[in-house]
Amino acid sequence: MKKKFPVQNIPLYLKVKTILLEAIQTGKIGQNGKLPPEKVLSDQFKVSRATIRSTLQSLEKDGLITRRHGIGSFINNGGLQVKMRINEAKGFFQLIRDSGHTPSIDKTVLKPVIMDEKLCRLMDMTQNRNALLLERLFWGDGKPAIFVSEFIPTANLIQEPEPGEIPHSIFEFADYFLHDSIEYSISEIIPTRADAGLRKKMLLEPGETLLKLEELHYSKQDKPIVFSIVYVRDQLIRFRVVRKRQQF
Amino acid sequence: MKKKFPVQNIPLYLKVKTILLEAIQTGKIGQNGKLPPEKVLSDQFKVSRATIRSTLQSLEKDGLITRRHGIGSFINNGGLQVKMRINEAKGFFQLIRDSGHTPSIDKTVLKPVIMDEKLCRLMDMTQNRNALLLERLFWGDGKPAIFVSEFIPTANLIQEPEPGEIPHSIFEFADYFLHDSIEYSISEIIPTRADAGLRKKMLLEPGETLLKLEELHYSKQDKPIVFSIVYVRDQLIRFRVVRKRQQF
DNA sequence: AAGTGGTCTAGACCACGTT
DNA sequence: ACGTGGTCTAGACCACTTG
Repeated sequence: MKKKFPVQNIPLYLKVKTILLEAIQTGKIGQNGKLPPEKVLSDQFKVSRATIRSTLQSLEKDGLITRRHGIGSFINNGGLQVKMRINEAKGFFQLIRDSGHTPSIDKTVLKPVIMDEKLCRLMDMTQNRNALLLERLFWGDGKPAIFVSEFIPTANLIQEPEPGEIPHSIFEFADYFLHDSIEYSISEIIPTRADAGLRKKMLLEPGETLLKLEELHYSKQDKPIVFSIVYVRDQLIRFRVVRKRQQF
Repeated sequence: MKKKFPVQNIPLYLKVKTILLEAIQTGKIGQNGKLPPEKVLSDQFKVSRATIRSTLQSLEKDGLITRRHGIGSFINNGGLQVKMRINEAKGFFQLIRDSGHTPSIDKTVLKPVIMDEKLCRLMDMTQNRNALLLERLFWGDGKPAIFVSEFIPTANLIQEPEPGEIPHSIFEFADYFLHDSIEYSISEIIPTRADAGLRKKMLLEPGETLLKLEELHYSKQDKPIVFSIVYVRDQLIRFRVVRKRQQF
């Protein structure tokens, strides 16, 4: 029999995470900046140590705590929180918000184009060279921050979007308007200077340098489905990367 | 007496990761883009399912595979082709080799300096402002590729290195000459143009853009121990990053 | 030596997507 | 109904740091 009111099934380690986080924030646990040992926590929450470790792992991934072998788990009270992890694929709207600015979008252009040969090879689209070009300027606190050109082969479209209904992020765009959603992206990181056209669009000083990202977005079926060229003003949006030493 | 170079004890799930990755890359496993079920893999490698799951989790974090509940684990071919992953902390010598060039080092300068106030705050070194400055130019195939300045507080040194015995990578340098080794680094990624001095050192064209990395290297004790400023010619060394979509 | 987090196992059951 | 990955347990032992 089908349940009439399906309950949302949240894993135990995430329930524990919510409660533990609440306890940390209200100072009920770890006032001294140190969390109790895993064994104590697992007893308190009446879960196995493996489960509490999943919880702590999740908190660590969020940058909220740091665990140290042989010492303990520690709360990261703000401090050096790296918010702009470059390996997390977020929409630019969210990116600007995370970097402490108020985002808005301007100068949206949506028009059909023919992909050039290089782009066709890159996207494995030798038959049909038609594409939509979506250009947008993202602002942060009234300053131009990011200019994006997205090339979307028309063969991948379910339907043509109306200019008024374009989502802020290309990931949501793919969810709504493409046959497949975006699973992962590969970005090349290139330092560059703006040409005259871009300088005018982004109101740049002459000689100002920009970060250029050339991004290829892949579907779940591992096919390239969207190509983006992104210009980022690093004065507003500063990318950081946490690099872990390779083990071998 | 404390061992400076204890034997590396690599966890089982990472050993399995290395073997599995090799098998994927040579096409011995998952030619159709799909990996065998976890149960099959755990039998093949003679490890528990929990261990093979740790392996797969690690591969997924690297953007090399995608796992889907109820369906299976899939290979990200795009991610496999990325050799210059910016989130892996490698020495520059290896970096140049990985990008297909033959590395060499030139113009090594090693001299004592006084850290300025900003750098002292960054490195938590208010008492002793003495440091070593290590400057080096890395070449790729006879072309200047990377120019690095490393600031090493003398308080962190076990002994002064001789100019002839400086390792290629700052990570090895820390292993040999510092009290603590480097555990992870945080890099800011900045597009820039060379000033006159740098242009001369790296034989740059006027107006050429560079990628500048400002890197703070942390010890296992989570203390900043080395600061680096790195200029990369992106014509020779192109960084790429695999970005996985955030779940929410 | 004691305390802490890291790894590993064997087994059980659940949730998701396909057939 | 079946096969897949996701969660959870209980217990064991190992590795790292500090007294």
